[in-house]
Amino acid sequence: MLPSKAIYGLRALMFLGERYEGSPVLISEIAEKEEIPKKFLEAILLELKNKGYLRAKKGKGGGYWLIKNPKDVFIGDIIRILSGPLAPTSCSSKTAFAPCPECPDVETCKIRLLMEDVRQGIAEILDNESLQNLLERK
Amino acid sequence: MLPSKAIYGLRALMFLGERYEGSPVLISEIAEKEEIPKKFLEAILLELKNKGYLRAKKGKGGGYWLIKNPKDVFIGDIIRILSGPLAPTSCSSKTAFAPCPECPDVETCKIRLLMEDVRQGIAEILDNESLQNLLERK
DNA sequence: ACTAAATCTACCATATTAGTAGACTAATTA
DNA sequence: TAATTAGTCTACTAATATGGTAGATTTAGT
Repeated sequence: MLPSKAIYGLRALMFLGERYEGSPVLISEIAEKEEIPKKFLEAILLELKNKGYLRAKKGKGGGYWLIKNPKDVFIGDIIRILSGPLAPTSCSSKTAFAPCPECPDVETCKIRLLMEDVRQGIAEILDNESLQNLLERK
Repeated sequence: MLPSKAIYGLRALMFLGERYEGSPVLISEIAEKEEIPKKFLEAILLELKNKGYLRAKKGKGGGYWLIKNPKDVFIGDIIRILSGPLAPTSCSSKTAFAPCPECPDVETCKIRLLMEDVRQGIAEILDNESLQNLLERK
């Protein structure tokens, strides 16, 4: 299951995406409008800033804003940042491969082959969904 | 990430699948050959028995065996039993729908629409993969 | 200097995961 | 019927992840 952190992060990004190229938005405004615990949101936005998606300004008139075009922000990448690899097992991850501790032999593991199919299915959807696509869904 | 429990369970089922229609297999044999903690495996096999996939016999000559044809055992169902719904969020689950606590309004939530696509992608793979298919992979 | 707003450091409670220990029950066989 | 075998049940436990909170600090604008 996707953790709250990722869901909150996506909601916040959507909020900022709708104000793309507008003025800075307060954490507290996003927190209120999206019903996200403010302190938790702080940490999430900071992480997305450190990964290069947002910028922030302190003091009066400050706040957060999106610095990438919503067309160029992919949901798969956001979820990897906020929740880790998309793959269902570490042995089936492309971006963070590691042999699963549960399997005596990674090479011959058939579960891995199946999970690689699943990972590909997930990635195909999430890596092709831009923030813009998401905002335009209905 | 898929919990160890589900991975162990799948490995054990594969082991029993290869001996389909043979004599009962000891928990301790599966535990040794598949390198699964025995006590943990006990609980997993019991669960699969209670769901109708396995039968067990106590005493000498006892053990566990698969009672469904491997063609009729679907990995999606096994994972649902051992690890819960396949969907990435509760709001996108078909088998266990519940509104996510993170979203003010499920109806209009665009994240849900995306996650429903993901859930469908996952389910399409796992619900069409039988234990037999899995055993025949290479 | 004052105030607004992000940032940093350090916690904390709860739930989940991944087990373990040990008594108990049921079936077989000598 | 007694001993043995093997699954079942109840009750813990340790470690980790999740979902936060509190409060001091830094930076920027007026």
